[in-house]
Amino acid sequence: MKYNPSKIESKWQRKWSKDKLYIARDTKKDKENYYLLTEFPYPSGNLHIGHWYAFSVPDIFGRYVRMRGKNVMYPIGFDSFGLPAENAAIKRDLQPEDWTNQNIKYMTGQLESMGASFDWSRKVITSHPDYYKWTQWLFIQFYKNGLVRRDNTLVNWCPSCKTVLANEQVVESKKKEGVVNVCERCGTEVQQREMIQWMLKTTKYAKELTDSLENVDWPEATKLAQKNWIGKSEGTEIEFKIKHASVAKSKENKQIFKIKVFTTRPDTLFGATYLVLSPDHKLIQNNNLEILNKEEVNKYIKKSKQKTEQQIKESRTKTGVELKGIKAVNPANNEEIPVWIADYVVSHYGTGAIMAVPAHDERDFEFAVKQGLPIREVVVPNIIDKRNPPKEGKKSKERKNVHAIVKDPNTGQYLALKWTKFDWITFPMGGIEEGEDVVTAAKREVKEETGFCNLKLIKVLEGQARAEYFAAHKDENRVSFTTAVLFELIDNTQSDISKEEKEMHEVVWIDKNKLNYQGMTHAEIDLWAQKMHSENPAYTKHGILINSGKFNGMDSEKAKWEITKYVKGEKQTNYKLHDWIISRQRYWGVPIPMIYCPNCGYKPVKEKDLPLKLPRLNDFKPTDDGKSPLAKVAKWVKTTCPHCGNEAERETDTMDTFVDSSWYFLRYSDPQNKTKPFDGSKLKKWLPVNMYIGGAEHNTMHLLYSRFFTKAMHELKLIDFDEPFASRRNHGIILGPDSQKMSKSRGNVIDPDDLVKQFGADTVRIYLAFMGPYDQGGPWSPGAINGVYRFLNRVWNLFETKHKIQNIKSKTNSKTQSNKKLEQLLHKTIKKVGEDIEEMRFNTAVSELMKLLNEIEASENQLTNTDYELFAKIIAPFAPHLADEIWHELLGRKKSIHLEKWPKYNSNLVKEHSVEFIIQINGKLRDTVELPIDSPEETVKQFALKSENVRKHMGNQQYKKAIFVPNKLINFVL
RNA sequence: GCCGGGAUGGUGGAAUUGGUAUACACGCACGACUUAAAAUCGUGUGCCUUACGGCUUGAGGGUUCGAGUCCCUCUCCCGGCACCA
Repeated sequence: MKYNPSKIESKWQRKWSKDKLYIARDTKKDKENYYLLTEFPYPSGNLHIGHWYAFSVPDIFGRYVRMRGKNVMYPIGFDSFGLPAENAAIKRDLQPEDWTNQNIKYMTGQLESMGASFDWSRKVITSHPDYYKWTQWLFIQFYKNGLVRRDNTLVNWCPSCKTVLANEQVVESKKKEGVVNVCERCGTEVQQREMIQWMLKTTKYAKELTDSLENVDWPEATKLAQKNWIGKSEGTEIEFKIKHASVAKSKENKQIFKIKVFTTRPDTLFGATYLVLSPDHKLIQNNNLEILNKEEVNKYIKKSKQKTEQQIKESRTKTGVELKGIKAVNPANNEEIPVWIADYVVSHYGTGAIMAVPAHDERDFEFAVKQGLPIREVVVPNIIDKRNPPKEGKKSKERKNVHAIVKDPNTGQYLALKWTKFDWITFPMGGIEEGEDVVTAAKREVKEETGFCNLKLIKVLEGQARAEYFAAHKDENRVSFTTAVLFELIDNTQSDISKEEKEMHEVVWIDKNKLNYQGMTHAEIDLWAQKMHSENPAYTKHGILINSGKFNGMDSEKAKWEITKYVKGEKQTNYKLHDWIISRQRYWGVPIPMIYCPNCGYKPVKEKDLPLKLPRLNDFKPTDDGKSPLAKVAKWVKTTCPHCGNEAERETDTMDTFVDSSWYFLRYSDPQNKTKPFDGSKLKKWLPVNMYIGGAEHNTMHLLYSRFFTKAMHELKLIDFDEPFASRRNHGIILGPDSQKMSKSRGNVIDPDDLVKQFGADTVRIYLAFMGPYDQGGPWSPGAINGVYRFLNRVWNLFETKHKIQNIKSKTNSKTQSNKKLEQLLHKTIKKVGEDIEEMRFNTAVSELMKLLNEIEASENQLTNTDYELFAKIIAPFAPHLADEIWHELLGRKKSIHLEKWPKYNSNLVKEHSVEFIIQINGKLRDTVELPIDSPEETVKQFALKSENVRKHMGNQQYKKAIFVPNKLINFVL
């Protein structure tokens, strides 16, 4: 009999379903519950290969966990509200609801053909009223507890889709006019509109959302993405006094103004050379402030307000206007500095005002250069010279140094000195003498050390480097402050070099990429290399303070707090996170359950009236006026106020679909509950989710919103945990064979149904598991699936042959002798495959199974019956249909293999008794030798030196030393 | 621009803490079976070299007895963010 996947797969799928094999009961005797979750699909019409990747590979994991004795729940549902349904329905002249339900029906059949261990009894569909009733209920709970607000905001409006777009639905596109923001879906340029929108107060939990990331087992990259999105930044608020320039003349009646700025770098306060206010800073509107160029200022404010409409075209060139007639006083040194307004400072973050430190902030630097404002360096990188580290207890002397970087424009090479006594290559350098400026000093050093004297100054590199080292010839520690000067060689004219200089070093030219030559102070060279090529040399890292009064020499990290204290600043934490705008002016979503009463304002729909059903509409097309299609249905809009009973109107916006998916995983615990979103005791049995597997594209939005819902519900005492997903793993994306994203228009879509027909579901899922690291995804290679199909055929043939022989042999009553080596390999494989699955390394797990099969086939001997069963069991999570067929038909077992326990490996068999030692000479492999495990160095050395190849390579030489790594290698250094 | 992730044979990829680079699979070549093809099975397969041997993990440099793995610079690709001080 041949392996016939289509026959056995449908057979087993029916059987499993009939036996309710994967229905998760809330409790199972002696079994711990395990909640495995994958992101539920959008019912787009049909399953694509990406769905298979997202569901069938985690199913391997789920089946493994089940075999490890856990009571696994692996639920599935549909995230079925959303824009595509409307568009498709318009195109086909259907109702979004009907289109969606059709798709759900069709896709359910496809999902079943996967043979995954889904618990279909817990299915959740977000567009069904018995689900969205509770979405509305939760919204009302949030509203009653002050977590909902309604406010005017600037939103992205797509004139073609006629709705508000979330920021992530806006993408950049290169057009003739330059880079513009367009709608992700239709490519139309988005507009900025001011609209009143419903919002959830995500910002309330900014701190908790950041802090409790420490307690979850998530990929570091995902945690980081969450952190960046929330954007916590710790800094200081510092107050600057504002003085009128005219204050000296009339001391009377002049109010003292103050501006608070927020900064994360209070250590750079001495370098603040101006202040910048955002154009809508309230101080500017204060009439008591005498701004001399008020007209110019107002003009700028007006212009920058228009700019929001077309801010993209303006790109990021920094503009601004000085507020004439006033000055700010730097509290650190009482210096009077100018005050500017500029729209590179935004009003909704921090205090809407900043202190500008151009030497240490790239934006401030750019602005200062453009406006001709002073730049003062106050932090320098500190380098400890590793070749000559400063000695403890010696006093140190300060020196001012210069590095001359001379480029030959013809060759692109740089002038350097190769030192005779040391293994160094350096730039020409030296101390700056009394009364000399850096350029003169640099030129002098080049001339003295190399003779070249015709140099063109390119630029003095912004910023210095501080270095600490020990100067042996003077027996003192030195602290040098070095500036680098960049020159180009005009011609090769060279004057004579003194004898002493010639003895010390040789003049060489080196390539740009050889700048890191051994012996140079790497950190300094790196710094210069960076500055040479950077348009913006602001030094934004930490270092040692200079030009900062009594704080000179202090580490900048320490100085942050010291300077804050000194100017009586206050520690302050800010977040970038905004409140979540959930209003959508579209039809196919959850109606927001709010009623507007002219007397009482907005009131929530009474809970007993839920669900507030979405009516079926003949015309659900969006309109230009920014109103939801529901607004056109007078009958639906008209209602009575739940508070006073007078005539009132319903809210007509619907909710963002991310709201639906922010709590679906809770509903799975009790999906049919008619009186509550879920029963607390049932919820407790399953949540938080043990393992959540999904796409990296949800690193920020979906995961953050779900976490927000969890935090909020926790605070409202609806649930007793505050993080929804204990573990999270990401899967990659399957691309088309052309390495492009799969899409119908590109014609590179892989249809899983075809593959299943041709190879069977088991082959498809194993191939997906095998093709690469699960979190990486990658392009679909059309041919390679054959290999997996062959593998499963060979597995089938192996068991079938065995079955036949067994039948013959049982008559002759002979016993099969097991092969020790094979048995060892089997147990090693059991161990490795288990470990690999636990760490989602499905690709290597599959390759281990293949290796084992290769060995079994190559061996003369047979495995015992028990060993055959073990092999079948470890294949079961990967090829569930095939394994059950083998178990049942060829091994003669009655119950499903999926009720079996994952085998325990025999640790004696897994243990190694001998090791192949690597023999190296100068780090190169010359031979290997097999010796008992834990052989001592002497033994290994003895055997190694006997090797012919080793003797050949060693010749007559004696080795200088031997490096021995236990159970690994021996390396002879000649 | 900033923040992540990545680059290993013709292809997908493997390689505990730095310790035999290229496991496993695809493809290809040759052979067996066949009238023939497919399927299947067997053998070979990083590059250079007749060989001895040498070279090789995007490029260059460094640390080390030893680097795909650690450090620095650069290039390219993918994802995220967008003036958040």
